[in-house]
Amino acid sequence: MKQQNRVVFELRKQILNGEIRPGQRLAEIALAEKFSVSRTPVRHALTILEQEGYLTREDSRSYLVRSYGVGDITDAIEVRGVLEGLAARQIAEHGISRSLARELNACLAEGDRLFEGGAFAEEEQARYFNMNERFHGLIVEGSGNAALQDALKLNDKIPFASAASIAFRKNAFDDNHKRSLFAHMQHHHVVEAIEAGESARAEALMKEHAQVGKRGMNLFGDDPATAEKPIYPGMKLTA
Amino acid sequence: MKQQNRVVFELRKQILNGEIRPGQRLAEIALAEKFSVSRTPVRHALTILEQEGYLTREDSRSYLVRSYGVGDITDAIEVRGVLEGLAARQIAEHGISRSLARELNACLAEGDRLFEGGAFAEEEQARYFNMNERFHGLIVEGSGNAALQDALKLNDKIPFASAASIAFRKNAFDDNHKRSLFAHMQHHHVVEAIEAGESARAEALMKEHAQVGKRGMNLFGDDPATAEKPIYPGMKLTA
DNA sequence: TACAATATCAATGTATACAATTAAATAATA
DNA sequence: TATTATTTAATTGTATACATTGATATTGTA
Repeated sequence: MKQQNRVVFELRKQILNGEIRPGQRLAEIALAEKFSVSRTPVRHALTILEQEGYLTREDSRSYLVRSYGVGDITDAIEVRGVLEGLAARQIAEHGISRSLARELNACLAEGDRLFEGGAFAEEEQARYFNMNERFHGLIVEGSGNAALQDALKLNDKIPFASAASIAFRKNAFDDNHKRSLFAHMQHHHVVEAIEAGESARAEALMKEHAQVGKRGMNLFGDDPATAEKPIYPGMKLTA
Repeated sequence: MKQQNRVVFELRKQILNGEIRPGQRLAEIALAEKFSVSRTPVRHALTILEQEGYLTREDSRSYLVRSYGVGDITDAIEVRGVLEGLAARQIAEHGISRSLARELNACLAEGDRLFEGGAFAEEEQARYFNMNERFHGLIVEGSGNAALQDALKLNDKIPFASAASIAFRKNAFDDNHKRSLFAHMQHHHVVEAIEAGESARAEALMKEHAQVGKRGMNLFGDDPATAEKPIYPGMKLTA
């Protein structure tokens, strides 16, 4: 793999892990030594991560790791909601294609099969995870709205806000199954509305569907102190 | 100014102007010679413009200028609509601050004064343009939603989709005045809803407000053939 | 001591040489 | 002639030297 891509991935990972802390200053030379590359691929990585929103530059000199609070994540989920809602609406408005309908229903059928049994084993979780990602991808791409896709791609860069990272948390084991089932039922209703051409309903349902992401992380914990506590990407959200 | 910034601006301008055509391939060396700089700032500019959505790379080698159709622009306006709608809703939900209320009402008052007279002269158009930009900026920043701001910043990069470029078209002179007045009244209603804490209404009004952007460009022309004709950024939209 | 000017240092910006990769063109064979 | 190998050219990826700029430290003076 090209060095510059490796540095981008590695840096992004370390920021998400919290190995590199929010507010920390990133200097080219130090990073170059750290990754055993020249400054060139490092510079490339820094410009990209700035565009992606991971980094900011105060004084147009030296990059800083941007810090997220809990509010930033719920905000990102709201953004995801309105965007995916728009996607669902536009599909309904333009009329769903036969192939898209087929693929969406395939997702629903696979989910139905998964939920025939009881609680999820490891492998079933993975299957559901993939199906969920495919479902959301189909909606977003199916809208044919490039600006929407760009905006969501950017939003997904924000930790914990993507549909993927929402599907499951490591903890809250059995709760995951109930929540997934509920989310899957929402999928059914969304497709139903889209196929019926009920665009406003499709938008509202899809918008609401994003809210399960908030429940996915324990942001509604009993301790109100955690509500505004700054979090580091990668830090355990469930106490 | 730093070379790399100059190249970014210049390239973006030329793409918008249509001097550089959609689909065209951009090679580093050629651009470096064109702008009389080395490949380094050119590479920097290319990575940024790719992130901004101006360029794509098919084979992970060589950049292509992305082409927009009319549909892409109306889609971007829809995106702007749901995002600014969300911003208005969140301000209403969190409760508007006194300072934000003051600044928004200042915009409204300035608009009121402008519309006391008749049609706009050159200077009044500029004043309205600035006020409109300020108004939208206040809503978006006032939401305090960083993800939303990021998404909109990206969306604004798309030609003709930003609030600024929507305010006026060079042609359709007197029509501009009527449309601006209508838009200004919408501003009033949005602020009214926000101050009343009517979040759902604020969202709906702000979302609808974006639709004036579609009317701003003659996309609803009588000629249906233009509806799907590919356009080049910078090409005259009003026949 | 306090302040200002200068000098030193460190970091980023730029240019360029070299390496690696991919596309193109030519040659060779069936 | 068509198709495959091989070579050539062109383009991007990487490293590094040099230039420039902003920050820090030091020195000189009031």
